[in-house]
Parts: sequence; structure tokens; C-alpha cells
Amino acid sequence: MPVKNRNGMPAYQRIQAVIRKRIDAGQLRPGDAVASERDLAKIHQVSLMTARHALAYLEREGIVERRRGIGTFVAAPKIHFNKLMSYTEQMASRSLTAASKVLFAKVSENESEAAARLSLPPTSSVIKLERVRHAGGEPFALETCYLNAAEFSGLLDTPLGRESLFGILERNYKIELGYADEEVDATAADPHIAELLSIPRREPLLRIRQVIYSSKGKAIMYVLGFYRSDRHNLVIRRFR
Amino acid sequence: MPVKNRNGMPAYQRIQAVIRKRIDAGQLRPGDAVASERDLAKIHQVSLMTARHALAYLEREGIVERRRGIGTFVAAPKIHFNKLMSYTEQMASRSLTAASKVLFAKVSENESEAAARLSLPPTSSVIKLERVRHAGGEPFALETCYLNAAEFSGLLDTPLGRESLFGILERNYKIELGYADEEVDATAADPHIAELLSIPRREPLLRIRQVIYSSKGKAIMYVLGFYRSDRHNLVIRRFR
DNA sequence: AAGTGGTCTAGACCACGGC
DNA sequence: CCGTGGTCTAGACCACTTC
Repeated sequence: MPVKNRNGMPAYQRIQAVIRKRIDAGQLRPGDAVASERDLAKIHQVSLMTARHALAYLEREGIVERRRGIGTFVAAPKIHFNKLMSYTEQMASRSLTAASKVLFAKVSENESEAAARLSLPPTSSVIKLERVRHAGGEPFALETCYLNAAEFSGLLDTPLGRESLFGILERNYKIELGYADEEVDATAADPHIAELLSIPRREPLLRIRQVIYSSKGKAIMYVLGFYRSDRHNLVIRRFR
Repeated sequence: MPVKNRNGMPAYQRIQAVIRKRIDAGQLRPGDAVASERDLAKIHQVSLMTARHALAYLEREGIVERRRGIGTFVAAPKIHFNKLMSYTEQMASRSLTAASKVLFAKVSENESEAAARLSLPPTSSVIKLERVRHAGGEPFALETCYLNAAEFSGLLDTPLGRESLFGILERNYKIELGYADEEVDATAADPHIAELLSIPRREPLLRIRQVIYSSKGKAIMYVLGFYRSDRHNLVIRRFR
């Protein structure tokens, strides 16, 4: 019998969707057994290879864990290390409220370093957005974002104080954010930053230079951030 | 016909090995086309599904890239962001020589923080290994490693000044290193560290606390490192 | 022995891209 | 049109784990 895409979706994806739904709904919890290949094949009226494919791909995505001779089980929810998240998202994931004060939001022509990071000519017009980030009522970071002014002209008309910049880029500009390359080092607070962050001068700060790319690999935004090292910890996981 | 494992290795892995070997030998370069599924099936006398499996898994590992209607191609060499590498390996990948001076290498019982990071009782015996790392003749980092003394008793008899600690763990102790969780922040150099690293006191430093795990998830080593921020940049890539 | 995942066959049709 | 990868069948045997 030939392939039958009842709704245009491959059979193995339909099977995956059913399993994912059960996990999301809480019917299947981490450690619970998922139906075996043979059961899935019977239930969904597909061959063993197809049922198998569905589970193999779920394993690759880290959704399930397979053990020969035992079965397939829902994997423990993965900790999202190294995940590219906006400040708003990070705060939300800890059930905290994000607050930030916009210090500067204008188009500028003399930002050659930012332009270079965005792969633009040195004197290009870029949007410069400088914000102090707060957590728990205290300032903890100074972040300056740069974007191509030609591409995001309407951005400065948006209420940046309240809305998430990531959200605006994704919703209003239909940009699919993909990854970010970051350079991390330590530096001392200069008088200007010290005042903004309410810390003594020369206090050590974490400095992060971040170029955020779309999923297609185009440089979208350059962010230069200074973080109070007494309040901010960068946590990453590396693999061998 | 039943399965035939000519040398105990599954057919799809044999096919993968042949392709990998050609890539490693430089016969296949990035962008070059790999034999199609049908060709591989004929060449290796396997079914299409098996040849397909071989290519699908190579794609999953990032070795090749598959394009429907076009073919399968050797993928561009991936940049190894966030890769867990020893100091020796990092230097080697930049064609530099690693040098380090051992300041301290003894068993200690009063390292409760290190013990905790290694999931050991607070007063456990741990091996403490303190080294100054050099690059280009200049000191740039102070690293202190802690390991379970009960498990790595013979370690202190090894010439640690010359051999890579990672290499010793992998070769002599048959440990398969898996991943590391790191906490990064900024701190100021105290007089002791300042002298060791030949920098002024209170100079900002990158501080990295790193717990290195085996591939089975067991904590193997805790490393506390201080890095001159004028010489050392942490580069990471995060994904959304 | 029974059940699980792992590998494999010898075909098939579909969807896509280039000629 | 032809060759590519993508999906799929209806079985099979192997290796492993539990009972």
C-alpha cells in the first residue's frame, strides 16, 4: 500500500505529535514508559520501521530515552543551558518581573564598531538603544543594543520601556532569532557606569559582547552589556 | 537474507566509517558530493534503507548536509564553540605550546566547597592541584583543580608539569569526559593572585568555576580558575 | 520464554530540483 | 525527464533484559 498522508503530515510525525501532546498534557511524566515500537505500529497502523523512526527522532531531540530490552521512556526535562533568551524571558523563567529604563534611543552614524559587528559599512546609520536593567528594584546591568537603522526604522516608535525587544523583532519584523556569539571578559566600572549601576568605581564587572543572528545566519543585533558581578552569574555548559 | 555483520559492526556504521575516512584523508572536502543513497546501497550491497540510515546519522552529527533533489554533501567544518577542552588542547588548537607551573599538588582534607561540588562528604580527602598557566611566556591564569583522592590516588605520582591532566584521566583512568557546567563572573585580583599573574592588585579578572563530569554524569573534577581579562576571552555560542 | 529496542531487506511511491 | 532525498511497507533476525 502506498504512502497515505491523512492530513499531509508524515505518519512518523503524527505519532510524535501524539506522544508530545501526552507529555505536554502531563499524562506522560518523566520516567514513564512510552508505548513500544510494536504497540505504536499496531495503534497507528504503520510498519515497525515507521513507528521506530518516530521514537528514534524523539530520542534525538531529547524528548525520550530508549533502552534496549527495556523500553522507551519520557526523558527528564532538559535544563536549558546556553539558551539564547532575552532579559525579559530570563526574568520570566524565574518568575521575576523585568524592568528597564531607557537612557538613550536614537539613530547614530558614528558607531563603527557596532556597524562592523553587524557586517555593515562603518558609517551606516544604526539604532542605538541604551538601557539600565533592574532586578528586585536594583540596577544590575547596562546594556546597549545596536541594530541596522535601515532595516528597523520603525523600532524607535515602539514603546521600548515595556515591550520585549526580542518579542518586537519576532512579532513585528518576523525575524526568527537563531543564535548568538558572545565574548565574555572582565572589566572595571568607569565612573559613568558605576553611577548608573550604584556601585563603587573600579568594581569588577562582567562585560559581554553579543552578536545575535537570525536562524539564517544574518547579524541582527549587537549588544554590549556590563553586568554587576555580585548580582549576575553567567552559567554555561560545554560538551566534549 | 539475514543480517550479516562481517566484522561485528553494523552495515550502516561500516558505510559511515568509509565516508568519514575519505573526509579525514582529504579525498572528500567540504562541499563535495557524497555518493547518493542508491549508489551507496549498490556499492555496499545493502538495502536503500540501510544506506539511508548511514547518511541520516552522519547528517545528525553534522558531518554531511543533505538536500532533497540535489544530493548529500560534506558539511563545512564546524566551529567548535562551547567545546570542553583542556588548556593543553586549547593551546594546541592555536598552534601554541602549553606551559604551566605547579604551585601545589597535595591531598587535602579541608576543602569543603570543592568536596561539595564533587558530591563528596565535606571532609573527604581531595587532591588539590594549583597551577599557573602561561602563554607566550607570560602568566595568564591561575587554576586550582580538585579531584576525589580516593579515586585518583596515583595522580600525584604522575609528572603533572608536562602531561595533560585531561589526557591522564582519559588514558590512565579510562574516564570518558562528557561535559562541564561553568559559572562565570568577574572579580578583582587579590595581592596573592596579582603577584602570581604579574598584574596590579584589584585588576579585574574572569573567574570561572567549572565542574567537569564524565559522560555518565559523574562529577570528576572541580576547577576554580582566575584569568587575566586582558589576555583571555571566553567565547561562547548560544542557541535559541 | 516473552518483550524490548537495533539492524536489515527489497521493494514502493512522493516531493523536489535541475536539465 | 531523471536523479535526489523523504517516507513507507511487511516482514525478518539479533542482542539485551526481565521474569
